Amino acid sequence: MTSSRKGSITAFHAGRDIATVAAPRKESNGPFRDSLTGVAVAKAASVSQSTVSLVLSGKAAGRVSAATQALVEETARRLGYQPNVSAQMLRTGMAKVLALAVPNVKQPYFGQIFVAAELAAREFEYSVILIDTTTDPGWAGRLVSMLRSRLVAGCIVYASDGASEETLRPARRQILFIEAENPRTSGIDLDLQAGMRAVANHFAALGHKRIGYFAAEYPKATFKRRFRALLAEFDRLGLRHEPEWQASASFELDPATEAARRLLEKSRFTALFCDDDLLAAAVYRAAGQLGVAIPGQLSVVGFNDLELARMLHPELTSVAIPANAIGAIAVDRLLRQVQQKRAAPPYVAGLELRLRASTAPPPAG
Amino acid sequence: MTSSRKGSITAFHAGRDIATVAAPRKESNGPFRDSLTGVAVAKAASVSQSTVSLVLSGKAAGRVSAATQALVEETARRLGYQPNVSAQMLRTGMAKVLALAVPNVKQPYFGQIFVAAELAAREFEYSVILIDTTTDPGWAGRLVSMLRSRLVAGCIVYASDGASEETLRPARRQILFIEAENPRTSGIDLDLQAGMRAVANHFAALGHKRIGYFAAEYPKATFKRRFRALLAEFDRLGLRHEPEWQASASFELDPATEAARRLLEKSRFTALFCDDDLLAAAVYRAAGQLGVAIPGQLSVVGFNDLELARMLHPELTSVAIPANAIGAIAVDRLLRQVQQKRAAPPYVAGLELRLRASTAPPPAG
DNA sequence: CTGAAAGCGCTTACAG
DNA sequence: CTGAAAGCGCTTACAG
Repeated sequence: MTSSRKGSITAFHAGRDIATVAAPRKESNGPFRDSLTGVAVAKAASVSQSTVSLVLSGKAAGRVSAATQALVEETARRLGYQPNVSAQMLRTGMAKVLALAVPNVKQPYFGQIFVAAELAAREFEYSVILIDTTTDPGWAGRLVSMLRSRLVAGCIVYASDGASEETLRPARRQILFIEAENPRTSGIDLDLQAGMRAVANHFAALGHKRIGYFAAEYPKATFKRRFRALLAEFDRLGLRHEPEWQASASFELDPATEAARRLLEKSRFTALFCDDDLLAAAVYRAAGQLGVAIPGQLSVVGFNDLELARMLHPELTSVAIPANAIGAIAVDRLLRQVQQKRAAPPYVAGLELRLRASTAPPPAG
Repeated sequence: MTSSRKGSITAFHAGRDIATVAAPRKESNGPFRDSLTGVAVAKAASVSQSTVSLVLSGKAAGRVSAATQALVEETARRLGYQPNVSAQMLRTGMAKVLALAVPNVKQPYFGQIFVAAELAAREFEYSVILIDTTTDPGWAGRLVSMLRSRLVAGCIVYASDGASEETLRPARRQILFIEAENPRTSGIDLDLQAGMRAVANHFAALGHKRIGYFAAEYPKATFKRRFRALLAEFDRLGLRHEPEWQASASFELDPATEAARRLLEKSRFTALFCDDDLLAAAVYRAAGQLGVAIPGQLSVVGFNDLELARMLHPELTSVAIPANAIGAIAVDRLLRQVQQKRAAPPYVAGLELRLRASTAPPPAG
């Protein structure tokens, strides 16, 4: 029975193991057993609890005299009073907490998104919790629970797949999607077309005619779209593209290097686009193993413009995503959406191709 | 007045801007205005609210008949009931949320720590929020507020400095420190001595006599200790060390590269230890600019063993930290500490020197 | 085995 | 301008 509950009830449900130990005894209610309540402050200041609440929540203007306000504030400060957030939440029905669900917290790109979101959220006195969708298979269900149980007011979901979008449907009003599987679901998307146009134009301008594609092996729509967008640009430029110039790999370095090596061994292309800078790093390793010179024999372009791009040698030309703007805009839109109960029109983030030393004209001949 | 409050009251306090919009009107209490309560389930199942609570919190054994339990569970599932966490928290006095405060969420190492902690916390049905101590100057005060206001049951603080340790003192029972400024404060520490011994022995075995030190320019005790530990090992081995073989830099790539370049230009050493792999990456860049061959003319060792270490060319020899174990142990100890109100003896994590291609014997002559 | 009732600490009409 | 009171949705003795 316990196990059957684990699926249906949120992860925050009480009553197991350690939770039992933590359960309050009559005389205590947690580590701060002598924790201050609003009544205590009221008593100390000789006012009512209502007055304390009004003053400390900033709703006292024109309702409480300046003298009383000062007294209450001073008393609260002196005693070190902090309102109990659970009680506030219970009363107001809303936690000031947002969630951010990303495919992989370890990837620096998502770290950037998180920091930007957290910064924006803090302005509204919200905080942000992180969900790693890779390490947590039941994340979508848990997220719906958290939303339902009011633990979290809303969530930003980065790069969802079709299945989780389905699970998340009942809570979609509290969710802002970025680069969703279904483009109409996305509240924020990347201007992949423009980004890929810049890539294709850059390759073409250098004189490349045969351009390979090293794809990410993840079931995320964004990668499929990148591929289609680049192919469309090739068509536009009259460049042909062969399936054998393609390979795919996960972001794990060794398998990715192996895949890159196989691709380079049969390579008849002079330039290679990679779905992610991490894949480009694998290409560098493979090229090193095979003695293929970058950019002399092979031009490489990455995606994301991680700091890594400039740590590689030669420094990597890459498509930059405005992570800071995306994080901030996401929070802004999510908050509006949760409160006004209607979504704003989707936002399309521009991409910028940052030219560095990994691209050059194709080898002569 | 509002601004004075911002300092003293937690970031989760209600009553500003958007919060006002979000405040409940009489007939609604949040986005799920028709959200289910325990009474609704009780009514639907024709039992009392007590019974519902008992069953769904897994405390029904021997108190509620199997039939009633089944009925309640079925009804709750059918209705999609999720207990309101705020009410649970208010009642039990404890949120099942932990915080993890790290210097920089963007650094992959801290991403690893986070994922490990989140995984361990989930086993106890806790969740983890992240605090970036770099982007949030008032983090220590805010953390104390969060602890005080019961939003968070406990916190793991990675690499605190002296000032914040002071601010955090009142809440120290709910905090587990990793690599703290004050070593007696640390619940988890690294075995820097053994790690540095391995580094020194490795250099010495290769025949290096002049070994430089590229230090992190952060006010964290861990870096000072790394330095002292390595110097002690040099002494033990009878190797001398000159101040001019030292430099320091932040983790920002361009300034770090610049600092590395200046160090290499006046270099009279044949090997270089770096406080972090990110600094080693900067050394690689500088070496590339100056035409210094690694490892032919200069051996390099990093610290952390990020995935980056294997993306650099040649692959970087680095001191690995057991991030997964540290994250998991930290959660375990924190939970014990919060509940049993006494700390376990400190845990010392072992380090492992991973040998790769960036170290070799010094150049002849 | 089950239910009625108290109470966690707040916020907010409402009455003065 | 201030206070008494209701109630948010739970959990948990306590009484049957």
